[in-house]
Amino acid sequence: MNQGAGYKTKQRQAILDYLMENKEKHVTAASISEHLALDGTRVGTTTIYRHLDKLLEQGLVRKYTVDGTTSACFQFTDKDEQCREHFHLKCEKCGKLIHLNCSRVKALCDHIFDEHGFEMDFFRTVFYGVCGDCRNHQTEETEG
Amino acid sequence: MNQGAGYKTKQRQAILDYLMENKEKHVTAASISEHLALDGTRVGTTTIYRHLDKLLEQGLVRKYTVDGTTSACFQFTDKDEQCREHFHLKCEKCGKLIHLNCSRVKALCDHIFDEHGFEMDFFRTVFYGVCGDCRNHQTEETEG
DNA sequence: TTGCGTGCAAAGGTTTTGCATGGCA
DNA sequence: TGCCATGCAAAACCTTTGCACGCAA
Repeated sequence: MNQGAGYKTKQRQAILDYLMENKEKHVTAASISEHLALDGTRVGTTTIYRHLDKLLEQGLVRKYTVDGTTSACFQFTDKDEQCREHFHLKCEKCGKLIHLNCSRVKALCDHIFDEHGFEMDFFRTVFYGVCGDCRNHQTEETEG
Repeated sequence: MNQGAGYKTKQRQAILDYLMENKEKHVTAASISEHLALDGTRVGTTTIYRHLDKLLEQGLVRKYTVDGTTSACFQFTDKDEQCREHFHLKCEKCGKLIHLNCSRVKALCDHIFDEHGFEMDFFRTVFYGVCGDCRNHQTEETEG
């Protein structure tokens, strides 16, 4: 019952492993490639994209674009587990992307849905701002 | 008081006019180029991107990415309206931009600042999702 | 053996950069 | 006149496609 998942190759397994190890955040084709290379499993970009496409069709990963980035983001979706609610904070200074798990966020989503009729896509929504590190550095620079 | 808006050129004006005529929806660099050409004002792609960048910095337009499309979307924002004090919800179905005044959202921002050290940028942050109207239409279509 | 999987090379599309020219103030 | 604006050409990216070879079943 592997529903057209295809052959079992080491490339496919490596990609899948990486996605599953990073369920809590999103990754890009480039970051997959990079990480796999470090692990000693070089996988061509083409292959990565092709597998991501298949996984998309099978509903095993989600694809979305994040504002401020140029490449598409992918994230494994465990069908068994309920989707994790987490937000992304993007620092406008250093570009860092923070994956924020916070129950307050879930509460806000519910509120916006109930009171404003808007169903939020919290996977895609990105909060822009300045992270703590950059605020500190900024202060130092201003003083120096 | 044009705060570094630069020279007044017909290209700049044409781009601005087009953006303002289409406040209620988003446009792409390509659609701007195309439309301006039809209006008899050919503007180079480079120039369009450069102006969009400037307008972004000045906070006169917002930039989005829309899933399923490859190019970035832009939308004019009136500065007169108090867009710095409220949040924006972008419907991924119809493209509608909703201006949301809600104390709960501000409370979340405070929380994120206090607990996570992240200072949010109200103006740039956009919540993606599906608006009530589109959810209703979706239901109708599903039913027949 | 069969046919999918793989990856190089190259194409396609969007956005950015270099540079010489053009035009506003 | 001085400096920014413009736009062509080309580069830089991300993603897809063509094609020959490799490998799982």
